[in-house]
Formats: sequence, C-alpha cells, structure tokens
Amino acid sequence: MGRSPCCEKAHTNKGAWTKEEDQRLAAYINDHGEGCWRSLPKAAGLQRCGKSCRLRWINYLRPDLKRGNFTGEEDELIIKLHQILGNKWSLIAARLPGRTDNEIKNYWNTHIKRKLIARGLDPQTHRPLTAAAVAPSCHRHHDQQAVLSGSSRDSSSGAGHSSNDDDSKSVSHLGSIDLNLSLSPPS
DNA sequence: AATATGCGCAACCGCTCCGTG
DNA sequence: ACACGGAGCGGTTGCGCATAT
Repeated sequence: MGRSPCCEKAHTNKGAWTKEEDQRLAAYINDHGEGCWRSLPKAAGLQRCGKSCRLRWINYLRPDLKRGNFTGEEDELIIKLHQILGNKWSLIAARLPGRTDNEIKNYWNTHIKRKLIARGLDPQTHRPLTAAAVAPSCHRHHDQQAVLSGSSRDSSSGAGHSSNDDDSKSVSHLGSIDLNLSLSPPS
C-alpha cells in the first residue's frame, strides 16, 4: 500500500524484552510520561519501534496492572461483556481495572472459550451450540457498543462487519445485569 | 530419561480511525 | 475536501514451559 513502516526496522530489536530494556522504558515513562510513542524509543535510548514500546508498557510495565489469575467474578464479567460487545477487547478491558486487552484476549481464547463450549454455548454467539450451528459464525455485536460506549471510536468503526437485529435481542437477556455500561469513558 | 504434544503468554503484523496541515 | 502521519485495535504467530507417552 506504499505506506511507510512505523519504524526503521533495520535498527530495531524484536522479540522478547530484556530486563534492561524494561527498566529504560519504565524509567523514561515515569520521568516524561507516555507522550509520543514514535519518538519515545529514541529518546529513551531503546532500539525498539514505538508500537513495541507502547505494547510493552500497556501490557506489562504499567504500575496499575493486576497480575495473576482471573477471578470467577472477572470470568463472568468478561463473558457478559463479550456477549454485548463482541471481540472489542479494549472496551472489555476498560471495564476490568488492572487488566489489559491483550491479557483478556488471550484469556478468552485459552480459557473462556472452552468454558463456554463445556456449557454447551457457542463462544461467538453465546447461544446454545445447536442453535449456533444454524446462526452465521461471523455474528458480531457491534450495534450495542455504539449505544453503550458513547465515547469509543470503535462505535463508528468501519471494520466492515454488518449489524444484526438479533443483537438487540441478546442484550435483552441481560436485563437484570448492571454492567455500568453507560458510564464515563474508560480511563 | 528422552521425545512428542499441548497450552499459555508475549509480541508482532496489518488494518482502521482520528487529528492536523 | 483531501492526504498524511500517529495511535490504537484485533488477529495471529511463535517461543517457552508443562505434561503425557
């Protein structure tokens, strides 16, 4: 597409981060704040691209991260949020303090999917597997998020997924659940 | 004890959106 | 109105560890 790469790949490290790189990144952000990710690696003396730094900070180095296993409560919350929001991991993460979208995405793919299947539910549609077999597998839940997450840029996402009237029905099943989804934008 | 297989997590890639000139 | 650059997101990959054979 002729777009310039996000960084000069020839001079950037890839793969796992070293302790020293972590320390440099954390120290720099503690001193200067997050600011411009593109210029951060150079300023911090890191041979990484800005994207990589951002991901590392958000998913691993941020001081407010809650490491460790997900609780049963968190499990259920993720399931419910996924039922409403679909694979909008950043939106789901915004409602789980201390958790990152990447972490939740991984957890979903490795644990919750199986949990739902064991319950006889389709992980994408949250419907009984037999019915899900009839429903299209690309079923998404984008319409609700437009309503529920007012500030999200994803609400107008042109990701190309079609809306589906059935989504509103699935939400109605959650009538008794207060997820505070009309609250202020994620921190 | 050695090897094969499966699982979980960290990281990368490509795309889209938004802000700015 | 348009083009460009930066930031963010979701999907996918690959490595390392744990468990089974």
